[in-house]
Amino acid sequence: MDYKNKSARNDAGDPGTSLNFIEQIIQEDVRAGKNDGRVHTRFPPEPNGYLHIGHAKAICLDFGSAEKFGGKCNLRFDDTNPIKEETEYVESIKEDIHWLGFDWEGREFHASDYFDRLYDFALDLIRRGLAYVDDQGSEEIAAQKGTPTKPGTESPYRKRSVEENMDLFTRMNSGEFDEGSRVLRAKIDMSSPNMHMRDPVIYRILKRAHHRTGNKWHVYPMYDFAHGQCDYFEGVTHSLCTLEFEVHRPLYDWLVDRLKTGDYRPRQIEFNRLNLTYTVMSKRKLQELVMLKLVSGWDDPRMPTLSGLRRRGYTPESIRRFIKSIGYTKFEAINDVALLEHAIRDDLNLKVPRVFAVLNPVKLIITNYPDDRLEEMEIINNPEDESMGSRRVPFSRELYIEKDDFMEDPPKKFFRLGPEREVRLKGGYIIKCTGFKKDESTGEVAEIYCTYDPETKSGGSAANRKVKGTLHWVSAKHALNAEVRLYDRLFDHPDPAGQKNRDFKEFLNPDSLKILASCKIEPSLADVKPQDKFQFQRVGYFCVDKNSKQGNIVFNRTVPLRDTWGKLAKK
RNA sequence: UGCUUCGUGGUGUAAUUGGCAACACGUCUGACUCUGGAUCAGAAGAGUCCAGGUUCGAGCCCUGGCGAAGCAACCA
Repeated sequence: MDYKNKSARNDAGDPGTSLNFIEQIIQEDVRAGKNDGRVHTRFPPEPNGYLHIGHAKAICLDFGSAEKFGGKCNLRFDDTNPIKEETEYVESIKEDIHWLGFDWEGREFHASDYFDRLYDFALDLIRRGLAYVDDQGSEEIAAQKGTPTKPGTESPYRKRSVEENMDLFTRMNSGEFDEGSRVLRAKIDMSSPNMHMRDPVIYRILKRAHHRTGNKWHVYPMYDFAHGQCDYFEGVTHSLCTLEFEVHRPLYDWLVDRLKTGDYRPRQIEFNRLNLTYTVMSKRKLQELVMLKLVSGWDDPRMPTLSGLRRRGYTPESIRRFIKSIGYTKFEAINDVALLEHAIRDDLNLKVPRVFAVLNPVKLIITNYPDDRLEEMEIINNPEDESMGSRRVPFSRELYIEKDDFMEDPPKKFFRLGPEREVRLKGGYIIKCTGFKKDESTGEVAEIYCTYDPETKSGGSAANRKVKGTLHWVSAKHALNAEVRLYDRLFDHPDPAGQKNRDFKEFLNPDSLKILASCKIEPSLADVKPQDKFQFQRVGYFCVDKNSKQGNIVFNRTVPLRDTWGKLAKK
């Protein structure tokens, strides 16, 4: 296409001001004065499930491009199939869009708002000899449709009179006929190379209550017969959708052309869907995970749903930034989750306070520290942001540190605690390990003994002495107990859904969730509330779970910190 | 053996009228550090699916191949 080279420069280094290929098209349309230079988009979810990060990509484009050109974006529920749709989903979808940071300014519509006008348009097509009632079943119609490589054959009902078609279609809607017994078809071209133009079904009989129109209708329009027309009714100028609708576009145009009266005409443009490594995105597959209880629900923190990501601790800013960074093209890409993880680390790094939490505790006893002494160490909340201030953390003779931070026989590159080694306790003293005790039955290290150097207190006279490592800690006497859920990628294959002859569930990561029931966290965390976010110093970013309660605190790991030691240790 | 669309470092995106293929993530060094985080400095990594052609010059234009995806719901 020629628009690629025509307009605004796309500066990869500055995605904030650059225009993707769709926005370039919009810009050209505006400059050419099409549709009076208006820009009006829409986000058209079907209310049959929860929004996922793929929808976020569409939302950012629909609302984002409208905003860029001073236009509007409608929210339109594509509710033409009463079998699959429910009010419950309408509410969750609206919540998720708002959470992401977008607003439709009251322009909430439903395809079902237009059922009367759509029906009238169908009658109009019949009158014009452009639609007919077909009495055949779905199998016969499918057989006559041909295949992508073979043309179809015309239905025996194709030449019905206008009067008969009017009569039949009206009676279809009055409930006289059974579901599946008749459909209304557009009369286009059974030998078209485009399957969608071979007399597509535009209305079917469905004797179901619709979540908004109740039992008013017995016929419901198909997607193809609703979408473009709804765009037209709403004054939408640019109807953005994913690549698989490319072949629908001629039908979209055919219908709009027969509906429109003036120069105004909506235009469909397609972009690539979001794919993420180690993730499945299709609604069907996500639903399967939920139904089979392979995850705890639609908002399981491992799910790519917006509710799942939210519960996991992702911020709307991080998701928007991620989406901005991957761009919109016509290439079916598979994006590295590492980029998503980078986006959330980058965001949280600046925003979130650091705290001490020991996930796998082992007791550390400072043998030369008085048993009855208590100090309060002043600890900076976020070295990236002075305005976040500091807090006091109790320090005493018995502490907990991470099991992983001690090795009986440490290798050279291990910069932490081992016999005779020195480390700094972050915000406290430099300590030296003098011994340890093992649990006789398990053989695991049960207690570690050390001495501290009183001169080395943070900010003190000998505080500048360098040691190799710095450990986080909590005071045993003052620590709170917490449950910490360590989430990892749900799948251990980069493309679980794309393996021929293999079911995606074969690639589930058995270690995608590890629950640590007795973690020790610093006492300042006593009153945390769901959605509170922290960096557990040296460990990762964590978010308070929605079911967390005072006295029964639950954290979800959003993402671990980058860990060069972890990589080294694996080698 | 149809129609539509797409092929640029490992991944994704960019490259103005045809002008030294750039940016981000990831990877690897090093510096700094009271987080093995962050930050900073640097490196490796593609010659743009292939073959021709036009041109002083092609990722971009032309021709021909090859490969991949979507399309045969009364789903959206």
